[in-house]
Order: sequence, then C-alpha cells, then structure tokens
Amino acid sequence: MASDRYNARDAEARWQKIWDERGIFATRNDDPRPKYYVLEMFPYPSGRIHMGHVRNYTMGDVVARVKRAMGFNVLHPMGWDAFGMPAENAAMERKVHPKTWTYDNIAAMKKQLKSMGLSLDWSREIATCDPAYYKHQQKMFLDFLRAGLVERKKSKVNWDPVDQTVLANEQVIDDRGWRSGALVEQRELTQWFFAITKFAAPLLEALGTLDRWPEKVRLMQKNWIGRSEGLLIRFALDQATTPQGQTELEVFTTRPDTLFGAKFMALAPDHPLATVAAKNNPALRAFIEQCRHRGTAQAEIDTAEKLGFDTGMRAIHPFDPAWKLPVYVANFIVMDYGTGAIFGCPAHDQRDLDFANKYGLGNVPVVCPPGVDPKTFVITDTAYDGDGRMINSRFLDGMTFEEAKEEVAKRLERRLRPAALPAPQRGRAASEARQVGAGKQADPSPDRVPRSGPPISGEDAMAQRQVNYRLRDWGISRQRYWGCPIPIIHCETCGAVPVPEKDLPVTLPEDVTFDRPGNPLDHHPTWKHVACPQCGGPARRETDTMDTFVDSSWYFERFTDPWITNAPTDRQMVNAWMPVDQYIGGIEHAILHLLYSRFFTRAMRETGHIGLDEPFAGLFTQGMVVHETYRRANGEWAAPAEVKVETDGDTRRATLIATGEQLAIGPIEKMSKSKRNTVDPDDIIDTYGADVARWFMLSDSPPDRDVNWTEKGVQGAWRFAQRLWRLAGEAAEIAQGAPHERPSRFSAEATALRKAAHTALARVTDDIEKLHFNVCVAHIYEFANALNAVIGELGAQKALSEGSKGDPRYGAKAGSRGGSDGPSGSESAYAPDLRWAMREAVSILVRLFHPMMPHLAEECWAMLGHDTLVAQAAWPELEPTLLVEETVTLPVQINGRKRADVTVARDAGNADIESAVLALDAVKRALEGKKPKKVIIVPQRIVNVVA
RNA sequence: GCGGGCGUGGCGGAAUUGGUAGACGCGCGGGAUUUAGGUUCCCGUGACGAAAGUCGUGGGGGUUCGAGCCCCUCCGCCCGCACCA
Repeated sequence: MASDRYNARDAEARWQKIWDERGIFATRNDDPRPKYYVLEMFPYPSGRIHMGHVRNYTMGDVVARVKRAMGFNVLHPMGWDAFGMPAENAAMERKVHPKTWTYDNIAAMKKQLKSMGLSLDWSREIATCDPAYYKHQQKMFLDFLRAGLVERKKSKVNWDPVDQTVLANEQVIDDRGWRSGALVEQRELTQWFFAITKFAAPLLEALGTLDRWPEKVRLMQKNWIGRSEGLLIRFALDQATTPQGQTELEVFTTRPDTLFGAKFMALAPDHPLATVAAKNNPALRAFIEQCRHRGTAQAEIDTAEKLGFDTGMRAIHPFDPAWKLPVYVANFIVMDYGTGAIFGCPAHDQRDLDFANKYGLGNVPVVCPPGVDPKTFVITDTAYDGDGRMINSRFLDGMTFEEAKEEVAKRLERRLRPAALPAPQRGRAASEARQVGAGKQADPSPDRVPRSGPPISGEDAMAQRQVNYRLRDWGISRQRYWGCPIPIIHCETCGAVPVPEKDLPVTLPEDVTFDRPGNPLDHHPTWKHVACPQCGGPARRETDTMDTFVDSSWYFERFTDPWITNAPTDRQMVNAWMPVDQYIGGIEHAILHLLYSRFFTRAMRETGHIGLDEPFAGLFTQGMVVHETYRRANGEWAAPAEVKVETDGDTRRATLIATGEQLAIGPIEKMSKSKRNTVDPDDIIDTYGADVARWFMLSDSPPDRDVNWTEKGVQGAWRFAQRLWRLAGEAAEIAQGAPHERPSRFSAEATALRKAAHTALARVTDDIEKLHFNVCVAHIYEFANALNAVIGELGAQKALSEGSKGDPRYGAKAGSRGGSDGPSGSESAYAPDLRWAMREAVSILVRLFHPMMPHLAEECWAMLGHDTLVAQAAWPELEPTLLVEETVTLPVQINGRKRADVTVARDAGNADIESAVLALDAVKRALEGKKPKKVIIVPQRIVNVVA
C-alpha cells in the first residue's frame, strides 16, 4: 500500500474516467431485463450546482445504483431545463447572448455533476432550448390545438408597463414589477391556454391511484383542483329595476338549502351585469374602479373590509315572485370562480354576515344546530356553518340540511321559469344569460367547454346541478425571447393559422437585441413578417413564446428515446419505459410542475403520443439543505467559507478569518445568496471528495426533512470514509487465501461475523427500498463497527499467540501491517472458514456502501482482488437462515416494566418459557411467593408477568 | 379562517408499526498512542442517585397485561391554500 490515507481526489478522477471509458451507465433500449426508471428533476442551468442539487442527485444515484445491482435495466438520464428569464437578464446586464450564456452554464454544470460520480446516462442528455427538442413541443402544441386542448382567449395578466411584459404572480412584489419597480397594471390580453380544466375530474380522481406519492402532495393538488358540488341557480331580475335586456342572473352555490335565508345578491366588480349597470351610473363606475385598484397582496386581502354598492337592481327569489333581493356589486366576489355572482345568506356564511351587518341587511337563520331551540337561535357576529335542521324555510322546515339541498335542487330543476320573464324575450334572454352566466369568458369560442360547466340548458329549468373546479386553464403565452416559439401565424383574413408541420421547427432568430424593454422577437426587423400559409397574404408570426413549464412537462418522456427525429416520442419506447418509477425533487414543485406534467401526459395520450395517463408512479420530495448564518456587527452576512467556528466547552464562537472579528451565529436557514450561508459543492468535493459530500448528504437527516450542513458532520463523514478504507485493507489481508468453495462448516467466530454481515445486508436492503437513507447509513456504521471489533479481536489473539508486545488491541494493525509479507493460504494464521467469512463480510460491506460512496467502493473492490467494477456487481445475496437465532433473549416485564431477561430456545413452547420466567430471581422477588395473575407471552418478542 | 404535518437526550435523529425508548452520528467527558495534533484508537455519555432504584418521548386524561405509537383534550412550532360562494 502506497499510503495509509485514502486519496479521494486521485481515486475519484481515476474511477470516473474508467466508468466513462467503459460506458457502463449508458442504457440500452433493447435490454431484455425488467426496466426501472429513476429520475431527478432536471436543473435549470443557472451557472453552478448548489447543495440542493447534490442532495437531489445523490439520492437518485443511490436508487439507480442499487436497482442496477438488483438486476434491473435502469434508466437514469440527465438534461437541462434551459429556457427562461435569467438568460435574458444576463443578456441585458452582461451583453452576452442567452444561448451562449446557457450553453456555457451547461458545460460548467455538467463538469460539476460529473465530478459527483453520478451513474448517469449522458448519451441521452437533452436541453430544452435545442431546436431538436422544442421542435417536437411545437408539433404537440399543434396536435393539442387540433384536439381542442389549446384555446386562445382573453385573460387578465400582470403587465409591467416599463419592461413591457407579462409578469408571473411570483414576480409581482407589493404591486410592483420585481425588475422595473413599476406599478403593475391589470391588463386583458389575448393569450394561448392549455385546457387543463378539461381534465379537472380525471386529474382529481387519479390522485387516488398515486399510492407512492406523498400524501401531502396529493392533498395539495386536490385542494388546488378544488372540486365542489352545488347548484347553478337562475334568478330572474325585476324588470322595473334593470337595464334593458338584462333578465336574469345565474349564481353558483353549494348551499341551496339556505335559499330562504337569502338577503342580497352580489356581483363581482368585473361581472358583465355590473358593467352594464355602471353604464348609466357614475357612482357605481367609480366604485368598480376603486375595487380594481385594490391590492392583491395577501395582507391586504386579509384585512380588507367588505365593501359593496347597491346597484338598485332587484332579483326575484326563485320560490317567491314577491320576494325581491337587492343586487350589490361587492369587492369580495371574484369573477374567476363560479359565475362571479352569489346570493348572500348572512346567517350561514361569515363573509355574507360581515357584509350584511355593514349594510344593515339583517339575517334570518335557516339551519338550527342540534339541541338548540329555534325560537332562541339568533345570529349576531358569527355565522353558523354547521349542520342541523331547517327553520324559517317554508316547505323545507324540519328537514336536515342535506335533505333540504336535495329538495331545493329537485324543485328548481323541474320548475318553470317565472312569468316575470316575458316570453318573446326568451331566445334573447337565453343567449344573454349564456354571456352573463359564463361571463368570465369574454372571448367565447363556440367549441369551448366552460370551466364551470355549460350554462343552464333546459329552457324551463331554474337550476342545474353542477360541479365546479377552482382549477384554471393554463396560460402559456410569455412575451419573452428565450423560450419555445408558439408555432402560429396570424393572418388578417385567415386568423390564427398553425405553422405547417413541414415548416417546423420555428426557430428563434439569433440576431436579437436586448437594448430596450419588451419582447426582442417583436422588435426583430424581419422574423415575424411571413406569408400566411393558407392564403399567402402578408401575415405575422406569433411572437409570444411558451411558458418554460411546458418544456419540463414532457422531458421525461423524451428521455426514453431522445434520438427519434420525426416524432416527440417513440410510442413503443415511451410505453415500455414509462411511467417513471421513482421521481425525486423539491416540494416546491408539488403543484405546478407535477400537475402540468400529469396534464401533459394525458394530452399526449389524447393525441396519440403515449399510452398512459400518469407519468410518475413514485414521487419523493426531498428536504432542503440548510446552514447556520453568520452576521457581522455592521449587519453584513459572512459566508461559511470566510468563517472559523470554534468550540470552547459548551459555547461556540464564530470569527471572520480575514479580520478576526467576532460574528454573531444566527439561525439555521435555507442556503441562500442573500444570507450568504451557502457552501460551494466544488469546494467540498475538492477538499473531501464527492463520496464524503454524498455520504454526509444522506447521513444526518431523513431525506424528506431539511438537512443541516455542518463542517463537523462533513469531517465525520470523511473520517468514516478513511475508516472504511483501512478496514477493507485489513479485512482483505485477513481474507487472503480464503478458499473459493464455501466451507461446509463455520466456527462460532466465523458464524458471528457472517450474521453481522447478513443482518446489515437485510436491513440496508429494506431501508433502501423505503428510501430511508439515513437509517441505511446507520446500519452501515453499525456493521463497520462490528467488523472492526472482530478484526481487533483477531489481531489481539494473533499478537498473543505470536508473543508480540504492546497493547493487544492494536495488534491487528501491528500484526497485519507489519506481519509476514505475502501470506499464502497455508501460512495464514486464520482458519479457512474464517478467512472465507471475512472475505464475504468485507465484500458485502463494500457493496452496501457502494451506492453512497461509489469511488471508495471501487477502490476497496479492487483491493479485494476484483478486476471487475463494483458498479457492475450484483447486490449481495441474503442467506435468511443466518438471521434466525437458535436461542432468543426475551425481555421480561413485571406489570409492564422491564425487570429481567430470559434466554430460551427459539422454538420453546409457552409452558417452557413461563416456567423459565417464573424461576427468575427478579420474578420470584416481585411475586413474593404468590401466583401471578397472568403471564403474557408474545412469541419472539416479550414476556409480561402480571403480579 | 380552512387543510395537513410535527413535538423523543446538549444536537440531528432511530424504534421491527401496540412489545427492552434513545440504534447510528455529532458534541461532550475520561484514557491510550503520538515530538505535536482539529490524527488514530479504546471506554463512558437521558435525568436524579453512592448504590439498590426512581423518573423519563410537549402538558393533562383515557383504552390496554403493556402506549413514543391508538382515543380525547390543551399547548407550541412548521408547511400548504385562501374573500372559491
């Protein structure tokens, strides 16, 4: 041995080169073995990897390596989510082209990922900004369009008037654009939408089949889709109070039972009926304007007062033509949900109550809680939303609220429209109602299926049962350059015309400038000017590009065959590989990315690109990497690399290395640039090696919780890596000359060693399947400790028998390192069965830690005399008989408290165990000569004596 | 407000799912080796106690032979959603 230290830097580069040269991680599509697809969320090429990446990719790599060892054909690819705004920002700030910036970053990050020793199939690498990738995305956009899954409609957007672009909600901070600082305007723009709401029901239902997803994520998606069942009710408007042509108002309610508690109607400020009413009402117009300017910030919504404006219009109660309800415009009604209008029942809805109290509208309780006397039941400040029986509700009185819901639905479904609606207006009214009721679609396209279901269709019905979803269609238009162009050409005469497939891809022009705000594609002198593919007349290209979430909604499908050029996927390959068996990524994608991907896969199924619904069979959401923070007296943050932390007894002290200044140690927080508490993976890999970084990432915390990065912890991992290396060397020497054949008999010593090995094997295998990496690490420590003890003991024996001097505990080292060189089999001091068991044990150990520390494992594997790679070695085979002990030691409790142990034969009968237990001194003492009331014996577990 | 999760030594966390609480690591204490150590190795380490022992999984109560785990209740922290009718 050249050195007594494991040189990670040298070894890691060496093994990475060998893996690379032999191409052992390239996955073949024609491999007959069962498939396993493990995937980590692909990174945005921001420039450098961070510790979150290290954690994410380490976990995925462990799974990939284990599954490979277990005989699966493993697909473990990597790519780049390469479109996005940061590239354009870099272009603006540093005058570098987004493409150059992106590809430079990809090169740098790829090098970093390679230094981690990940078992990735780089032959399938894709970048979403590559026309060879986005070409297929454009094709699918057109397929979706044809299938009615893409729509063009107006929608409200956050518009930054300075940068002249749409901003995502996340990019609006305190009503201002995050870059420009300009006050953001609400604008109506015509945009492209994916009709994700068409799949609202199946997306919700299928959540129940995703049993290998975290409950939390499924719940978040369920709430996001937000299904609610209710009744769409048509209220007639009192013609005497209403502008010409407005005859009715549709509302959605989940509480039709409370109809007799109605006190008012309320419209969203941007409800079409409100707009109509405001035409001749300047005060109402002013009120609506005021609502529009209200902040959208969370704090403001929380504290916002309920405000309303009486339009003067009156609606007629569906069950009583004489009952007129005032129609308000109210600031707490949103146009996005239901019909953008409600009937208010103050007694049973807190918001309605607040509103009614403010405007003196009163309330009538109609649901009486159980055990409360209806005569005394009064609502003042707190609405009652529990269950109970109906009161003050005419024909509903006495029913449960569920029965009442049903009764109202039945009656209104059947009921003829009231005479208040003059018959001749009917046709007109129906179409108006359509517009009013489904008013949120200001640009109605004939074949569009509205989110909230079709408006009431039966001419005579007053209501219709309806399921409503909170989910909104996915607006994908972005006024940006660095994204996938939307393959549409706008023609004056033909409208929006799809780019013919032969003309795909629509590529981004490279000669663009970023010297003024807005979309460079729009500014480009020639790019957008084209001939209409249909009529040949002058037309212009769509200059919006797609949301980058589109890019990441199908990359996992492309990985299954990234070489195919004439289609997004090879149907056979994608069906063979999908779904992803284990997907790993951050919880921050719980909704958007994961929901979009689920939608996209369904849309691909509809358009014939794939044969399944759900892309991810197993999902794991990992925790963040956190680090404590350091702050200088002047308030500036100090980075961990600039800080020296010393421990002095119980206190820890942080000093700024450069100045010796004392620093305040702050709370442990997510690694972030702003707090400067980041640790650079390159530094760690350079100092300790990738294996140590990987090991530490897995060791300290359960993978779904945050892990606290500490220097001490890394050093501990480093020490353990060194220890494994020494241990493997020592074990290899003891095992030298071990027989090839498995001995027929093993000494007690050898059996004990084998039991330790196989116990560890069983536990690690089990916990890896559960992704309990931190527990696997503990098992490996335990096994290494046990092996170390055996080697120490052997060394001591050998030292004694050889009459060596010195502390026998260090004999192993003295014996093996300084002992006879090149011990051939017959000269060995150790029995053949022990040598065989030692070889088996260390071989198991190396294969157990290989997924976590692959380079060190290769080094040890070679040390054991293998000329194969441990990366290609099979997972050790378990001998279950070794896990079964001949005798078991059972804890003995007296009245539920542990007092003694008893060792009995494994198959001892209860009678034998009981007599053995009753013979124990501790038991005799406790019983004081009396007979026990009861003796509970749980086989293989415990004995409890009830005195 | 609604929904969900969590609470175990000085710290991160284990606990075969109702059966020996505290595995494993970090830290800390003691010792050995070393010219030296931020090296390596060994021993110890939940609290109280000299010991026998007693107590102990956020607080209180319950079910059970037996509860960290199940039920009720209260407290604290974290996350998600939110005028969604």
